[in-house]
Parts: sequence; C-alpha cells; structure tokens
Amino acid sequence: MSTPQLDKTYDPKAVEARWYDVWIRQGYFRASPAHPGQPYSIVIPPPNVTGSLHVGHALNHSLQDILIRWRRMQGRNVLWLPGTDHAGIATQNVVEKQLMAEGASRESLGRDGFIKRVWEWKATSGNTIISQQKQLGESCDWDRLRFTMDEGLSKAVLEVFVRLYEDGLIYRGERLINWCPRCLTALSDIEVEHEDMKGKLYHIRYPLADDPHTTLTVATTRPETMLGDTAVAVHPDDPRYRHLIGKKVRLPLTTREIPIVGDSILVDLTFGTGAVKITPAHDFNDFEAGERHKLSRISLFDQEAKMDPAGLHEAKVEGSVLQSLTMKPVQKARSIVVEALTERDALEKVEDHKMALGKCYRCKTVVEPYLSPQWFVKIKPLAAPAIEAVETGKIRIIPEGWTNNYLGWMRDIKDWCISRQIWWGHQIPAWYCRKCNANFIFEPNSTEVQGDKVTEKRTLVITKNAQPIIARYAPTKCSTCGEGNFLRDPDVLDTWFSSALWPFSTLGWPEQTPELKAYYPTSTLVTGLDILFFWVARMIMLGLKFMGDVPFRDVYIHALVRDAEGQKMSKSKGNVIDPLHVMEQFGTDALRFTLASMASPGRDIKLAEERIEGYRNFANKIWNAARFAHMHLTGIKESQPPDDRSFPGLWIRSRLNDTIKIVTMELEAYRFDRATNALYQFFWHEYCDWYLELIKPILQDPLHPEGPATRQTLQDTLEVFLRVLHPFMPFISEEIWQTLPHEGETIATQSYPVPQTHWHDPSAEETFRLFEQSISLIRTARVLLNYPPGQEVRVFVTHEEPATSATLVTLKQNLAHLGRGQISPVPLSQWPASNVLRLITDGITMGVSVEGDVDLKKALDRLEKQIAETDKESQRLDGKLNSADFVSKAPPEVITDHRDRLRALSRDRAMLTSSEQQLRTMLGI
RNA sequence: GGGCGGAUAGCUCAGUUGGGAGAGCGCUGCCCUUACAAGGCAGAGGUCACAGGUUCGAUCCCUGUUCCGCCUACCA
Repeated sequence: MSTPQLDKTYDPKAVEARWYDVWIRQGYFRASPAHPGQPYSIVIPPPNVTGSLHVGHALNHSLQDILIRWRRMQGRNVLWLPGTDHAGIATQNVVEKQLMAEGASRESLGRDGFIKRVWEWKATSGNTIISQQKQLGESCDWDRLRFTMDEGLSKAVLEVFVRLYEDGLIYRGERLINWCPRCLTALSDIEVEHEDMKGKLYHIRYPLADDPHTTLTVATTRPETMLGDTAVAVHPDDPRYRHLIGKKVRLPLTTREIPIVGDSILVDLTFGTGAVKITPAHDFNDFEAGERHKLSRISLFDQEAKMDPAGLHEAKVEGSVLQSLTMKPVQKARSIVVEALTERDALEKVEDHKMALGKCYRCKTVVEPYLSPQWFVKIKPLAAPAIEAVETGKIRIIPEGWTNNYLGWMRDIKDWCISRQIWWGHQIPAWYCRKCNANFIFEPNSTEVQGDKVTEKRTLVITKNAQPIIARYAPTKCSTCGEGNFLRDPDVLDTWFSSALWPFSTLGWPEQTPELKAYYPTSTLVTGLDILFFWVARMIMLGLKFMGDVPFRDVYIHALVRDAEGQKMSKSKGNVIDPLHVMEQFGTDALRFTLASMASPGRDIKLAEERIEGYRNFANKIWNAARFAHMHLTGIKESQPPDDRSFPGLWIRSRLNDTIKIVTMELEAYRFDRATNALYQFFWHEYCDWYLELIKPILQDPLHPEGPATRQTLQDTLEVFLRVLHPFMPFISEEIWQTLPHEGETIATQSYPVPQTHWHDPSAEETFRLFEQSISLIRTARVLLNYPPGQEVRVFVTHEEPATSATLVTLKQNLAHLGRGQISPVPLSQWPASNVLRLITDGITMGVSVEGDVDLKKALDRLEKQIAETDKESQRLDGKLNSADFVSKAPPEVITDHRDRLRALSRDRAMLTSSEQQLRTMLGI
C-alpha cells in the first residue's frame, strides 16, 4: 500500500459523498433477524413526510446513529428502522395549497381523486427528508423504509381498530371536542396549544323571571355564547344566591327562560360574581355541568365557527339580533352581542382578564369547543398497564426526571378523540346500513343543494344514534335488514393512531414475522420531550395491549435545540440554523459531534455556529495527525509487531485504554456530551499535544533503535482511536482508517475497541504527570526570561524525592527535546550558585540558566505571587488541622491528606523563598 | 393555580458517596518551530444567584427568596 497524499486541510464534502455511497452499495446497514448477535433495535421517530431536515432532527438522528453504529461495532444484531409519517392534516394542507394554485380543490377532485393526488405528491416530494438523512450519514436499513400509509401498516391500523372496538375500547359518541374551524376537523386534547392572552371578563345581568327588577349577574369571557345558555349556576352554599336555586332567569336577547341550578363543582364562590352561565355546547366544564343537571345543548356555531341560523333559531334569539348575527364569525358576533347588551343596559361592567386560549397546533387558529359525533378511545384501561410498565422499571425514562411528568399525565389521561374530518389518512372501518339508519343519516342531496344557498347543508351528517358495523372488510349484507346498501364513515384516524403502532407495525405485525420476534421490544427510543404524550405514551399503551410487552426498554429524551440566544428556532423569527447549510460549511462530522457534545441531560441546547466551527477544527486536527503519522509509517502491518516498552508508548496506550473505558461507559449512560469530551480531550490534548511531540525525535531518526516499536504504537493507537471515534464522526474516521493497514472492508463493521487490562499503566501515567509539570516549568521560565522559542537553554532539574529524581534522569532525552535545552538532572548541590532562575512545583525544582541581558522582574513577580498563594493555602489547611472538631470528626484519610498537602506546601515554600532570595541577589535588591 | 428544571470564568456548559473550582469558545502576550495559523506555547479571569439551616467542613444536602425557562390546569 502506498503512502497516500493527504491534503493539508480536511475537505469533508468529497469524503462524505464517496463513503456514504459505498456503505449503501455494500449493504453494511442491512439488518437480518438471522444475525447471531444479541438484538439491538431502534425505530426512528418517523418525521413528517412533508418535512425537511431541521436541526432538531439532526440532533435526534445523530444520537440514534451514534448508538446504532456503536452497537453494530460491538457485534450486536442491529436494526435501525427508518420511515416517515403521513401527517394527515399537514400533508392534506400542502396538497390542497397546490390544488388551489391550479384553481382546483379537494372537492373538485373528489375523495378518490384527491387521495391519488396525495400519493403522487408523495412520490415526487415525499423523499426530501430521506435524502437529507442520508447526508447526515445515518446508518439506517433503508431497505426497510416504512410509511404509515403503507399497505402493511394500514393493515395493522385496521386490525387494531377492529380489536379495540370489539374489546369495547373504541366508541362513537357525541361529545364536545376541540375543533379547528380552519382545518375543519376535530383535534385531540394535546393537539391544542394553550397560549396566555389578555382577555376581558364581561359581567352580564340576567333578570329573574318572576321579578325582572332583580338581576343575577354572571361573569363570562365569551359573551357571544350567552345566547346558548341553558342554565345559570350558583354555589349551593352561597348565602347570596342560595335562595334563587330552582327559580328562573330571562336570558337577555332571547325569549327564553332558563333555570338557576346549584352546582358546587362548576362554581367557585370567590371568582367573578359567584354566578356562572352554563353553555353546554360551547364549554367543556359547562358540558359536564349540563350532564349533571340534564340540560339541553344549543349549538350556535357552524363548522367554520360562524353563527349558524339554525342554532340562533333554536336559541330563540330576538329577531333583530338574529338578523345581524347570522353567519358572523366569533369575534364579530362578540361585539354585536356586547353592543346589544349595552343597549339593553344588561352589561354591568367589563374588566381585563388574563386567560389561556387554545390554538390548533398545526395552523394556530383558535380552536372552538364543538359538539359533534366523534370516535374515541377509552383510554383508562390502556393507561393502567402503561403506568405500571414505567413504575416497575420495565421501561426506563432517561433522564429520570421526566418519569413523573409521564406518570402524572397518564394518571389524569382523558379519552382520546381519534376521528379527523379530513381525507388523507386511514379511513375508519365503519359502515352504516342506509336502510336501518335512514333516520340518523343525512346525506347531501345534490339537487337540493343547487337550489339552496345555505352551503353547509352539503355536509354529510351521521348522528350519534347511527349504528355502525365495524369490520376488516366492507360488509356485503346487513345482518339486521339483509340489504347491502352501506355508507362508509368518511372520517379518518388521527395520524398518531398509526404512529402509536410504529414499533410493531413496521416489523410486520399482525403477521408473526422473524423481524418481530428478533427486534421487538426495541431497545431504545430516542425522542424529544414534545412528543412524549403524543407518541411515546401511546406507543407504550398500544404496544402493551397488542404485543403483550413494552415497545422499548429505554426512552432517551433529549433537549430542544434553540438558537444562541436561547430562543426557540422558528422560520418566522428567522433564527433557524439549517443543518444542511452547516454540513456544507463545516462538514457533517463536525455537526454531529457538536450536537452530541451539547446533549447534556435536562438542559436545552443553545446552538451557535462557533461551536460547530470548533469541532470542524477538531476534525482537521485529526486529519493532520493522520498526515503526520503517514509521513513516518510504512503502511505495512507487521506480522510480529515489536513490543513498545517506551515511556510515551506505555503512557499513550494507558490513556487510550482509559478513553475507551470512559466513552463506552458514557454511551451506556446516554451521556453523549461526556463521551465526546473524552474523545476530544484524549486526541487533542494527549495524543497530539504530547504523544506525537514526544515521539518525533524517534521517528525523525531513521536509525533509532526504538523506531519500529514506536511506529507500530503510533499506527495501532491511531487505528484504535478511529474505531472509538467512528460512531460520532463516521466519515473522517472511515476515510483515515482506510489509509491505514487494516483488515475488513469498512470501519463501520469493525469491532468496537474494548479496554485492555495490560494497557492500563498507572506508573507511566505517574511519570507523565512529572514530565508534564517539568516541561511546563521550563516553558514558563522561557517566557519569564523572554527567550525566543528556538533558543537552546541550559536546564537543571531535581526533586525532593530521590526516587522521583531518578525518574527525571530517565526522562532526560524527552525533557531535552520538548524543553529545547540541555538537561542536567543533578542534585541542587551541583547547580551553579548564580545566574539560574529556579521555579518550583510539587517538589520539582527547575533551574533555567539566565543568559544575556534579561529583565528578572517578571520572574520575581511570579515567585512572589506563588509564595502568597502557597501561604494562603497553607493557612487554610493549618486552620483546619488546628481545629479540634476537624481532627476528631473528619475521616482519618482526609486528615492524612490535609497533612500531606500541608507538608508538601511548606517544602515548596522553602524552595520558593530560597529561589526568591537568589533572584533578589541577582537583581541586587 | 399546580408541577418540573435552571442560576458556576466574558459566552456556552461539565462538576453524585459534601473535604484542594474545571472544559470549550472568547480574551491578553509571544511564536508562520517542515502534521495542523482551522495551529503552538504561556497567561489573565469565578465571595459557584441571594438569605438562612444541617455539618468539623457546603458549589454539592435542607428551607425560604429573587430571576429565567418548560410542562400542565376548567377558575367562568
């Protein structure tokens, strides 16, 4: 093998494209259930098919790839399964926008045409994020790429739905749900984002029916809904109003009278006026209060949150008001109602009020509580085992702090609304016999619609009383009436319903596949906190229900990536860091390493480009170290490698050994930050700063007796380091590894280094500490004496301990090389009496000859400062040791340690003052 | 309203059996010393948010306060 010519700086771009191609072509990332190793599997949190890679993905995926590559190298049977999510609302929005630009619409295409169109869109645009993931170097098994709308996964969805229904865990019911008037669909509770807003609290007077001059004042933030009130509640213990319970009030702006009820749950005595209007069709609390008091519900709004004339009629709104309100949106309706109330002197006052407003997480439109028939999952029975799995530790949440968050939410979980009024998604497998449900189904009638300007009549209505048939296939015959005329429920399932099956649906369930057997439960789930409830909790519930086992053992929750100022990144703020741009600029390895290094638990990541640049420099450092190695390596792997017993060789292997140990341990603990720090520290500040410098004289002397052994160590340690590094920086490690003598085709499938006990060498490490301190003293002396770096100096060195002094003798050549001088490791008695600057650290006395006309003042300052510091520390230790309490109560080893340190300090102090005296003599002061 | 997390060098953050305060970046000074100026060497810089408590001893444990985040909640 010829010595490759490496460029002076590392160019990531060429390297990355080349190797990723090879990896894929050779199929290194392909999983096989037949692989002999212990399985290690991860399913990727499927990104939206509409998405492109953002820095949050980059973090999430980098961490997973580190785990996967690490385990693969450890010989585990690894599967990393990639895929995308069909993202019902988001995808439908994207395609509808496209249609709108063409002057078409979802309706004009019809349902089937539209679905076809979405698939077409997916075929052309749905792989954006996949190719970006490849750019990040992700070692997924791409042959197993899954999509939540795939045939197999759809089958799983169908199966789960039917079984849950058969088990009584799915039901259809008319409930108040969160409705997005823009997306025109129901949302689950957690798809609503709450935002604090400044609102107003309106106090409205309701006159008593039998005594119109007496009024009961209610407080509300939504005066427009008062038209739909069906009662007023007061607290049964409230002396102010207790006597009114059972009486009626006249609802202003309408001709209705509504009852006053006592309700201790709804009413808070201390808030507002103590009287609450009840609007069961427009408020979740009121809905429940309505249930308690058997109140009727009046829906005032249509699906676009506009005042519906039918509702206004039902509410018996006064004619003039009704006219002006018809088809008005919420905000407009509010001001009309407020104005009308003011005219009638029914508005007592308006005060400022802070309140939380719910918004659609997809489009940020204010959501409206909306009364409609929907499908729900009865969640409590599913939640109980999911709680237990975490409580008993079958599933570990990391960092542990989020466990309570999870448990709290699960214990208080509400039924899950799973129906969505959109087209793109898994259509609910529910059919209605048209004959049997004739009274409960109102289908749009095209002839009627043409003549009717009230457009919402076009909507299909399947009332709550309709009887569905739930089946895996479309029924052909009604079991009740025997006819075969069916209407399929138009709703589709919440996208998260299919995501919840991801860990087993992607492995082939409901078929019992070898993949399922080998890889379920998966090993680790890596995700952000934001989808802990959306996704993680639901996977646990459904995994337990359908697989009888948890979907994963560990849940590692990583931080949110923010910008350098700690602001959440968003397109509108323009503070988005684009990972693709970063990869282009600094290299993929640098980005990956940066993200891993910042993944400290429980803290958000503030990402600044300078950090990435810093790790780009690290990559370059590795590159140049490799260049250096190649200048001296033969490129041949010795069959009988010479044994390197030299101090640098023993030391660097010991350090490398320690690094392997730390990195492995930290990866096991999901401490990516500490693992990267260990790699950085080792390579830059031990391998490059010291080891490579130490061996230069040997390498540069072709006849040096230690040459072969040293070259062997240089080559071996670099190769091992690259393997330790590979999961973090896959590209540069592969590129360099390939230039070294090696076995196998790729570093990606080589064994991950394990600690070698015979490499561990405390004595070499001890010697190194002595060496490092000595060199540091010489260098400091050079600076104090203003010697240019090239100037040869005469150096004397000794140590209090004879044994250590003896070690210094053995280090003579190394000291001479890195200290750039002539070294005399002789006792103080043999030193010149003058013209030597003496510096002291930890028992080492280092003398550097003073030559020429130099200013010794700086040196004197340094000595005085060091003496002052020594005295301060001595006093502190002395104080403690003189305390009777300390001596009697502190552990003996601490006391011994303190005494040793004090002794060492006073020893150094004596040397320091001696040096200071000598210096003063030289200065003549 | 409730819960959780954070406050350590100019900046970003490490720091778990409580016993000498660390890293990276930035900054200052000197160096283009043939692996690397995307570099080398030497430095400066911190009453570890504030106030109490426990302890021989607290950045670390407990309590309270302030500030900043996040999650969560039906105060109409």
